[in-house]
Amino acid sequence: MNELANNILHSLGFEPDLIREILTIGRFKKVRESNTAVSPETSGGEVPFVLKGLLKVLRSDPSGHEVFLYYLEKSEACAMSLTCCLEGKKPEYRLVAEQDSELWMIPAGYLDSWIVKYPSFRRFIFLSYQTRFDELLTTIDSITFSNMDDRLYKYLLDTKQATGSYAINKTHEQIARDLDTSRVVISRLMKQLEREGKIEQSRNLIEIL
DNA sequence: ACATTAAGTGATT
DNA sequence: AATCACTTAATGT
Repeated sequence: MNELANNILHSLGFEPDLIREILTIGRFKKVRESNTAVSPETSGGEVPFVLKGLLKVLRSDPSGHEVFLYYLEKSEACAMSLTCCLEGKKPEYRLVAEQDSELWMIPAGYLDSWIVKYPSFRRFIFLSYQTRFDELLTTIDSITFSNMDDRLYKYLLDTKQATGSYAINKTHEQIARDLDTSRVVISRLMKQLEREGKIEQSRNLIEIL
């Protein structure tokens, strides 16, 4: 049995019976930094729950374009997979590890019964949606109104929030991929943010001020 | 010293 | 905002 999973599930206030079920039914999965945990190609059917580390959720469209949606932190479950998996659809997102991470993969088939049986689980699921909803809305806004400068700054702030650090170790190239734009565009906007005194940057490093 | 990778910039669409 | 072409700067071998 997984000690770490056990501790986290307890800290969420889950019922002992529920914890026992989750632990016996789920499986452990380790993901190294920059590797993909879930992609549209994977069979799906499992909801990832983060035990350790930090991952990012990217929306994938059929033509292979990907857009960053939000970060997934410790003791969070992926809201995207909840919607996908409940209807037995293939995942339409990609889950990539930002840092070495550990996951507990839960077969989607059990969620229905747990939501009915366990109030704490029901609350957890609703909360997962709730915490993502506003964030997702602002993300959608910034994408549809295509203000790349706002989008970039939001991305930087999200990253600061998720990592708990003002220093971001990313190249313009990597950021461009997350926002589905070109490196040149990011470089220009970064220069602008620097001139506005919002950030400072050197090679492979961005500091939020 | 040389090659490679990251970032800056003007011009064009 | 995207692309091209080129420059400059930082890093690795």
